[in-house]
Amino acid sequence: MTGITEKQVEERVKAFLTSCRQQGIRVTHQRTEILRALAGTGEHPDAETLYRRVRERVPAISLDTVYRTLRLLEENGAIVRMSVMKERARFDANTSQHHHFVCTQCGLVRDFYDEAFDRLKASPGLPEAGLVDSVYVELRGLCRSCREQRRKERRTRRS
Amino acid sequence: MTGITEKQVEERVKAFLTSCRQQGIRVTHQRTEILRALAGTGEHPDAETLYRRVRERVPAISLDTVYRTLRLLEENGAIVRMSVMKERARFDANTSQHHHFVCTQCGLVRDFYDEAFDRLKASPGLPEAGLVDSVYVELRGLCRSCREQRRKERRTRRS
DNA sequence: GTGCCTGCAAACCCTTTGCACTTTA
DNA sequence: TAAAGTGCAAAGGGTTTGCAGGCAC
Repeated sequence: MTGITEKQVEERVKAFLTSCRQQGIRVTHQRTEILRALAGTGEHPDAETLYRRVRERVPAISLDTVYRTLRLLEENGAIVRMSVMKERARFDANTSQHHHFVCTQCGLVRDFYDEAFDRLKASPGLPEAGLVDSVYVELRGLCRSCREQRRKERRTRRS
Repeated sequence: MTGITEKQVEERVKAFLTSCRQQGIRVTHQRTEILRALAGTGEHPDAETLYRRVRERVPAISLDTVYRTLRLLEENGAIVRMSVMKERARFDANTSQHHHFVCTQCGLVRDFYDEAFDRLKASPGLPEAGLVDSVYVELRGLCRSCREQRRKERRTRRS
């Protein structure tokens, strides 16, 4: 159902363990099992769900270890967090169909309209998971001022 | 800068007030000002930011009224919340470029790949807000099981 | 005047943190 | 064995809620 084979899971786990050892991060039973649980599912679980699942294999694990490990894995690039907007809720009075440019540095959000994007209803890569009602496109990058700032920093560091 | 005129703001405010009265929801100073503050900006603020801004006009307003009003406005369709994923953080061990189908009912998320989507770097509708690094497409709709359930409900209600 | 709405404060939930103990390397 | 990682419990930060008084209708 998820399309992930046992072998792929083990590959991901092994890759992470290798990258840990390279960075001097210790490999623990807990970390291995948390990654294994996440790599083995396609359902994008939250910390609590993972916790319950990992506890079957590591009964003494605590929820905060799951949180800590998820952060570690994220910082290591071994996993990704869904939605760039990890902060508090943000609101938009523009209720018409539109898309966003999001600055990954400062969180700036800019609305834009694009009828071609609106029409992207179907995708050959999408298995028939359900009926698509709407399309939301998020273009991610650096806004002008963050780009400018980064340029300055590079210049400073170089000198 | 935001491209929203004073007139458009007042139109949105008026439309909301009308819809409130139609539904028997009371129009208060606080609600009007919160909507006006949100409708007048393109920066997708959070509750706290709106609170600070509205307090300039309504000094005695409280933060919880802002939260309550935002929920009311959202339920009324007068505003939208950024990111469908309003719940807790969810993680994905799939770090390669991919997109999501998201069920707006149950929150199911299904990965899919689409190289055409990956390449949607530019949009004629996007003002030069910044440089785009990556594209994320979210197809929103009802997953199969939610669609099935809704069909059943309709059948029941009709009989 | 009636009932919804507000402000206040306390509760709530998810997530993070401080500390002493355990484990990895 | 030294340092990093864990479990526990308590704190944090954003958001929600119960209640008494206030305001729209």
